[in-house]
Amino acid sequence: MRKARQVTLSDIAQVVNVSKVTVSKALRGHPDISSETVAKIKKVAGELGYYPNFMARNLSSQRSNTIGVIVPKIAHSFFASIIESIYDAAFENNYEIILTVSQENADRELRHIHSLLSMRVDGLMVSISQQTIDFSIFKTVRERGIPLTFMDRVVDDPQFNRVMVDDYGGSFSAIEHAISVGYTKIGHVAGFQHINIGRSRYKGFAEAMNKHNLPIRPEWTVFGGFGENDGYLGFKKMCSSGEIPEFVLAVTYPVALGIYRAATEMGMKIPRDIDIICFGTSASNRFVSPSLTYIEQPTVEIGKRAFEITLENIRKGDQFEPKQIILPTTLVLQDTCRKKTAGVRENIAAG
Amino acid sequence: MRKARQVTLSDIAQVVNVSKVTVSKALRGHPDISSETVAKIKKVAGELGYYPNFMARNLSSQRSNTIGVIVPKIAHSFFASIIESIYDAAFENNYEIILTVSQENADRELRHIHSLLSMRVDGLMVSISQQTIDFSIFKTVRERGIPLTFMDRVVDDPQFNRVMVDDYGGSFSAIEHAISVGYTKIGHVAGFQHINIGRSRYKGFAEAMNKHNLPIRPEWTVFGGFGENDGYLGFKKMCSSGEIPEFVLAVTYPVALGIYRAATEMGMKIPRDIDIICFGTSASNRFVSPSLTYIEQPTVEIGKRAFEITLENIRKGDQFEPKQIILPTTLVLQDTCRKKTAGVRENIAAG
DNA sequence: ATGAAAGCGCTAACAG
DNA sequence: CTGTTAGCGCTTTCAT
Repeated sequence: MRKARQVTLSDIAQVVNVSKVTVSKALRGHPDISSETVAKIKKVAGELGYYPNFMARNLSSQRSNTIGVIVPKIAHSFFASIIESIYDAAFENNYEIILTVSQENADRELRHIHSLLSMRVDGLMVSISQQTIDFSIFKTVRERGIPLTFMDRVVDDPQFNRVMVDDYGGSFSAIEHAISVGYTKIGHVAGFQHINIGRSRYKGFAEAMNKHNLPIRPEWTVFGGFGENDGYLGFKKMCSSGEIPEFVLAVTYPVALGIYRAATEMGMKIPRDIDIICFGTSASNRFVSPSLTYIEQPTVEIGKRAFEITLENIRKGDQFEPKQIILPTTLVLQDTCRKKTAGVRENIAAG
Repeated sequence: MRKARQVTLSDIAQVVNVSKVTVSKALRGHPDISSETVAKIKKVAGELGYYPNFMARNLSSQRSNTIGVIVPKIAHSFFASIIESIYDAAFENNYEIILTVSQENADRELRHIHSLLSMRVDGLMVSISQQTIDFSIFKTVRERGIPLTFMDRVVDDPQFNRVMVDDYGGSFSAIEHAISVGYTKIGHVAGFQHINIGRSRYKGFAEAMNKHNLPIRPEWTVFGGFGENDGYLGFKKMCSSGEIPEFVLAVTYPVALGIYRAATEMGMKIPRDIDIICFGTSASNRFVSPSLTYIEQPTVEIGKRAFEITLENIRKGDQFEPKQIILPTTLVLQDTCRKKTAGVRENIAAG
């Protein structure tokens, strides 16, 4: 099976006996060409199995009709769902998406940015890795005039387009809910503080605690990454301090699963010994036992809005003003944190 | 922020006062150029913020160093995991991946193939959608000499590269396990029979049943898609027949979750009223109650092997002989299907 | 309505 | 070691 030479515009032109310019125009629906000619050309193009060469087309037209996307992970329903939503939006708008995955690794993220710039994508949509500390590349991207939209995990600078969720409010209401249920010994398996979601979620937690005059105990506040293992390690560390809280807020769904694993390993029952709420969910949460009460993040909306903003930015170019969007979150009650259970026995013993 | 003109080879050439060819060679590490010149050029390139233009490079070199990937879904841990594995392999080999998602839709799949061919990808890796019936485009791709590797969901033709798992064996041993545990009333929420995985899994089920002289009851064998809702509908349909089986084999993990949902809705308890095994799993399975005993598919291996084969095919071109790989599956025992529970009470009543 | 000329940014082949 | 010449396949003026 020898790699056949590509069919080009000229091949078609030769057969139809017109110039390649005519063919190019005809195939793109340019109004110049007579419908007869167009029909003839299309017919031949079909017979020959012609595919326009994306590279050549973009090189000469100086645009790619392509948007580059960088996410930290995909085997995680939060991102998977955002990505599906981006693909849907792109498909409708006849845009191509080039998806890259940083695997929470800053080097890899940087390398992907370089590739995408090389490909001359028309725009970039990114959710930064949990390791990313140096944001200078993003400034460079902006200086080059390439539209850039951050999603969820953003760079702290309103000059960029950003689509976020109300992390602060989500945390705050989750903690208030836990308090309303009767908990006072409250901890937080938190995210890195150099990432906005880690920061805002912590802040919501802290301010809700303050408002209700509850102490924020350092042993009950552990900081780390956003994956399952981080939750596992974080909760173990928290427990190693001796006394454990009655309730923890988990910074992500995978972190909550890690806490489940750690708790199970230590012979603790949820919510009997430790109760939980987390950010985000997954398709199987309803069958998880106990299913997690969670702060819902509008993933489809994030992807859709981020795409729209990026597209608008591409189209308007210089005229475009950076946009900030903060989408609301909702607390979805499931099995955990329905009423105070953890710590109840101790209190009885004590009282 | 005006879109700055790109920095090109010529710009660098002008500054360093050499020809653009020299610059091109220097930047690609071609041995021709003196190390002094190389150093000078690299320095200037850095200062100017030069990025090679992928389009131009590929257009002139006639290769893209890019592999196109098409999967039916990504918000599903089976595919998400395969994809991560492909990205890892590609990253190591300095290849770019262009990922597209068909959303189980054949039209969309076809359109993606066209885009990918337009982009002149060096190779293609695909897992077909559950709707795909017309395989002619894949033959076209082959005829054009573009390396193509199917993953998991394949076209029934050994002329293509294919990386599959032992679906037949997986089903067979799952059914034998269920029988060994004591079940005789066995059903299958099966996949479409025009897709290889649906077929092979059904076949393994059927032959295991035959071997043990158990009847395959049509009411207990429902066919459909591979998503959660398909499981939900399939199981409801199965139950509408009146008598229900003691045990079902679910064709995928999402289908099993759909069965959980349907069962819960109908007031049935798992495994007390209906016991289950399924193909595949997810990160949260260990916390699902009861956690599903499942047939493990080596997703990382699928992605890795498929990438390697595609790469080898690209490199060898004509010399390459199509490869078939069937990876083994393992039955992983969890909470479901440990001992006969479903149907037990009836038997007691009857006996 | 059609086409000739020029060029997108780069690499390959060959010459000096 | 360095540079010249050509051309990848397409689109974009600008003539005709």
